[in-house]
Amino acid sequence: MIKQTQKRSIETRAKLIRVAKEVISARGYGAMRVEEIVKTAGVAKGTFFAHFKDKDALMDLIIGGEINSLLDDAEKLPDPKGLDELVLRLQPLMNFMTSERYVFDVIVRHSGAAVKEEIGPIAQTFDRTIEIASQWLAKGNFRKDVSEVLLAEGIQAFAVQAMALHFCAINNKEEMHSRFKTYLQAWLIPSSAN
Amino acid sequence: MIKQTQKRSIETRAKLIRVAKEVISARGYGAMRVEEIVKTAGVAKGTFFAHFKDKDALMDLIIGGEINSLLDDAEKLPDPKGLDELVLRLQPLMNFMTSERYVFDVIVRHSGAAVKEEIGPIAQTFDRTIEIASQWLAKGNFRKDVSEVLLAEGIQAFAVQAMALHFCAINNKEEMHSRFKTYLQAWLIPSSAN
DNA sequence: ATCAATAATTGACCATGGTCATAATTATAA
DNA sequence: TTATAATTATGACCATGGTCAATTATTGAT
Repeated sequence: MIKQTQKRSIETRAKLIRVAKEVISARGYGAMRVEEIVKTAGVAKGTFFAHFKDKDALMDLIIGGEINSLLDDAEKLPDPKGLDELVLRLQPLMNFMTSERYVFDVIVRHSGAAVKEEIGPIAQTFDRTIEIASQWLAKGNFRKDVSEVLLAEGIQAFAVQAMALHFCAINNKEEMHSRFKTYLQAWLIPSSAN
Repeated sequence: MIKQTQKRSIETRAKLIRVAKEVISARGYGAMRVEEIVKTAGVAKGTFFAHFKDKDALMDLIIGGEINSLLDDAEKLPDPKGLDELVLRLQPLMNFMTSERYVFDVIVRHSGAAVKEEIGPIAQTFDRTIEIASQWLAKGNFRKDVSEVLLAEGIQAFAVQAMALHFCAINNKEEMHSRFKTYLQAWLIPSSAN
């Protein structure tokens, strides 16, 4: 019987991820270069691709981890009562996702998994967000004529829309969040603007 | 006085676009290579980048043109009366946008312009879609508690969501359109599922 | 301890988009 | 027509992600 993955391999993989995180926190996601990672980690280029399908796969992992950590934070806070609190809960998430154009692009690219079997970290966080949001919706004062899951999917769609528009022209974060709130008001409390 | 752009330049540009369209219709968008374009067109590589900022810029142009042509078709048809017709009008558009994963990625990347002054072809078609859709909405039996433009923006958000999910797992076009309709039902006729 | 099988690593090499100093062409003025 | 300035085109070169046959390390069995 042979151990499937050796300790050496696990260490190498961990080192690559650690170095990548260091480089990213120093210079940002968009500036991450595979060459730099392998050079700093002291391994050959091919080793990188033996551990990750491509550069995007590592990004998926690291960005997915960051999103999960932000979702943890959001879950620790009390459930949002109304619209304002709901928007507030999602604010750190959206700020991170729009911290760099490159980050947003990676997220959008991975928001839908290629195939069900290999659903990636970012795609999983999208599922998790739906779950969390639908539980919030069930407890708050929001429309009840459609399922919470459908509403949560809408929240996601509007969040993506607001974030995409954020990269236009001279929009600032403030504008992004207020636009998002406008969308959600019409989506979650349809009679409120009657 | 000196003419700003010479005839030669216009011809070269036109040739590059024509060749690119030929290559695309033969092998698809994702298979387009700059090398092949310049070789077939009989110009140097540098010439390509003298005419287009990068490969994406040419894609923006060609895909934007295609979308515009599909919007022309949609406008020729009678205004949609209800939800089903609305979904039907947008169907060719969404089919094209999801014809290739690469096409969808390019579209999403360009759906928001980098800066207002240099709003690209695809971003323009997004504006145009909002205009067309909001006019449809004004004439049809849809909710009137929020502005047509806001509703149209929502349609776009849900379309993107439905298209993104289309690339997951084994979803087919049929599923994408029915999911889109479900979203729009809740968005445009909020009381209908009461 | 040695061997065979499997896992992990290596680095030369490739694919492809993009740059830029230089050369060639074109248009205007004298 | 010739000189000059502006525009356009060139292709060697670079940056960077990704591949793969060959090499090295690890493991279980004897």
